Amino acid sequence: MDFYFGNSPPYPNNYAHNSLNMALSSPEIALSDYLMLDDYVDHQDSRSSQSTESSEKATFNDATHGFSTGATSKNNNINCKNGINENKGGVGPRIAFRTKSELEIMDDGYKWRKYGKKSVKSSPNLRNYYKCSSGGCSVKKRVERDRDDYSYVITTYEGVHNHESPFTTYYSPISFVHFDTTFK
DNA sequence: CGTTTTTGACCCGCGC
DNA sequence: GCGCGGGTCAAAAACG
Repeated sequence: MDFYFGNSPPYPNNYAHNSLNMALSSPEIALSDYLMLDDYVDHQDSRSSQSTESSEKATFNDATHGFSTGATSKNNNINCKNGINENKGGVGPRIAFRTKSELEIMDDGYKWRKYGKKSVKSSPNLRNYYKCSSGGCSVKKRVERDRDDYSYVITTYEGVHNHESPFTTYYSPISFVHFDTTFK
């Protein structure tokens, strides 16, 4: 599990921090894993990103759940196909969390507006689509239950907020943890 | 009464 | 071109 304390996360985002915050503040939620979808390239220049999208490597740290790798890459369900919106301003990084939780709606500090719900082929579970409800911010997230283990919830974030979390923690209740919720 | 959810329709890329 | 899978729109309903 790679969470970063202090203010130098490896990636210019604060998802880990928020999720950690969430996990710490919700006793019934045990954070299990997170992954970085490494097909993301922060330069639009790489045209290859399109052709390699289907081969994105998305693996959980424990590597025990074939969430979307290898054999099933054809219907890789975390791969958002994207041609979608990346063009409009670039989506930014995608990162997925796998969280053991009974609740699928978790407060990560941002306000989200649900804009879609879909059943996906490879899973009996529904996938929910959310968009950040802050004006001008097009960060999206999608939430679905792990098809293998129903007690896990998979949350995928896409993009970078252009604003601070309304829930920004300037002072953490846990003194040694600094949540750096700003970036860029 | 403004905001969010619901839900089917619509759209788009891709493989055949 | 068509169908499928998956993502988004949008109108109406629900919510507070």
